[in-house]
Amino acid sequence: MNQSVVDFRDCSECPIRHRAVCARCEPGELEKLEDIKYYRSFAAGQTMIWAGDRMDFVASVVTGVATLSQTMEDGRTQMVGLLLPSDFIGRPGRETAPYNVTAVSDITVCCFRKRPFEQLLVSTPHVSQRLLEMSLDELDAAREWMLLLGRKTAREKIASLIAIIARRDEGLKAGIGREAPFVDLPLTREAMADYLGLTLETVSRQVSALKRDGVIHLEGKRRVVIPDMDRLLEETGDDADGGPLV
Amino acid sequence: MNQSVVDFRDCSECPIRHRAVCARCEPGELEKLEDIKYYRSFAAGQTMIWAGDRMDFVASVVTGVATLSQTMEDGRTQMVGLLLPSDFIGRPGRETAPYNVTAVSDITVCCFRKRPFEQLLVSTPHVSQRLLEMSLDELDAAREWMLLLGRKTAREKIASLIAIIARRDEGLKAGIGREAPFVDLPLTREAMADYLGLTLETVSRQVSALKRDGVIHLEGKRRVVIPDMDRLLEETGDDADGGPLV
DNA sequence: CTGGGACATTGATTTCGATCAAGGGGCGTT
DNA sequence: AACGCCCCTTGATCGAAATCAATGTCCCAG
Repeated sequence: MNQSVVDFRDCSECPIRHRAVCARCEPGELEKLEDIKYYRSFAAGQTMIWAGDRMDFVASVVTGVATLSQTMEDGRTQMVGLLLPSDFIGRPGRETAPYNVTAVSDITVCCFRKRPFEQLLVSTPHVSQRLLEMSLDELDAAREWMLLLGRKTAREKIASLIAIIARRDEGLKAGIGREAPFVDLPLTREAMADYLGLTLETVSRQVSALKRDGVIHLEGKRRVVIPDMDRLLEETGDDADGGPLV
Repeated sequence: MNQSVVDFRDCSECPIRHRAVCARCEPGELEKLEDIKYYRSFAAGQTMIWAGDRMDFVASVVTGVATLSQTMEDGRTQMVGLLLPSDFIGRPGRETAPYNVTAVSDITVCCFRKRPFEQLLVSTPHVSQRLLEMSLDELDAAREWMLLLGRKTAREKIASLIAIIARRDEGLKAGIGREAPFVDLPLTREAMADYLGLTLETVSRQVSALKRDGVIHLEGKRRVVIPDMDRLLEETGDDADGGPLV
């Protein structure tokens, strides 16, 4: 269950150095961040933050996957974000967490104490500029998801999810050499359902249907082989060219 | 059709001075903004910006209402944002518009040429800080909408929309004295449907149902009287206390 | 006042996904 | 090996919203 303890005392060694909120920082700025940072790890399945909790830190995902979700009193749940390495958690200027944050895999995050981080936002423009950029990207992603939730069919939703995860993976795997037409879904069927606004049964059925129709192929429950990416993209309902923006 | 021409040469006269992207600016900073701004007006129904268009400006809504929407090839449309006075249009660092922007009422916007505005973002922290804050608010609103689109029933969606518009109006009308338990919907039934991920028939039916059940009362097609706000809020499915975040 | 068009309501029917229900496969623990 | 647990799949049925269709209301132009 435990992953190897990580503690990149030196930010320049950090695997997310060039994508996270610190991406634009110069050495002097990194030093300031190093002063206020600390690492925390959570086991798969653990809830890291409950909606309504007081938040005295913000953080970057270093390794692992987490979800952001909202729940209604009667238990209906909607995931509102998927946090992959380099994604940012928390909001400067807010006291309490608006969403649940749940570790989907074992996860390590790099936390910054909130007050000092807020001061850095004012004093080091490279942090606030990068945070603005990341927030705008997330806003685009959220809006793309609104189209999916509001207007796509169950089949299109599943195809879109696979395509989006494939695209994000591609970014991380870039330059690995091997042509890798597969994705390992980081989510259970239930988590996929919560993300897509479906039930887990419908997710299961539509995954089976895409498999039956040859759009995807399964290796085990979680690995999705994509024999023809263009075919998959057609199934998403998105424009062939533009596609999703993020 | 034409509204009176507005041209607040002096930003300090501007009705959205304290809420827009310029809210935090000091007099010197405002002068810089004044140098690169110009006003444009659009008639109700007009599309201000098409998705894919080259954008050489960003803007603030001064008066009127606009929508942000995405359309799939087959015509399915999802609104992804409702722009009220003081809301920001456009994204620094992006060349082309990702969404359609459509004037719902007659509207006037305060445009800033993009390149100079981007430079201001770097040089005047009060602009970029405010923009970050506004972007994070929009992100919260988008995520709240994801819950609505993914998990709420048609009835809850309608109640939520009315409640949200009521809340926003309240902000603008604050201090008017008269207790005003009504809202004028700025949207047609079809636009409401596009926002809520429903069909216009379902919108119409659910509005009628809420009226039949005494949750709301109609004066004409567009004015909604809210005899009991708590009752309406119950119908939204949201937590009684926390409610929507924005 | 009359006709036309935009917007809205209501009814009948269909359909997609939810719900209810049963069972299968993999895996770690004892 | 056997049990239990979690995750997943598949089937049968139900129901909320979509779709198809007709009608109503308001407002403006002629």
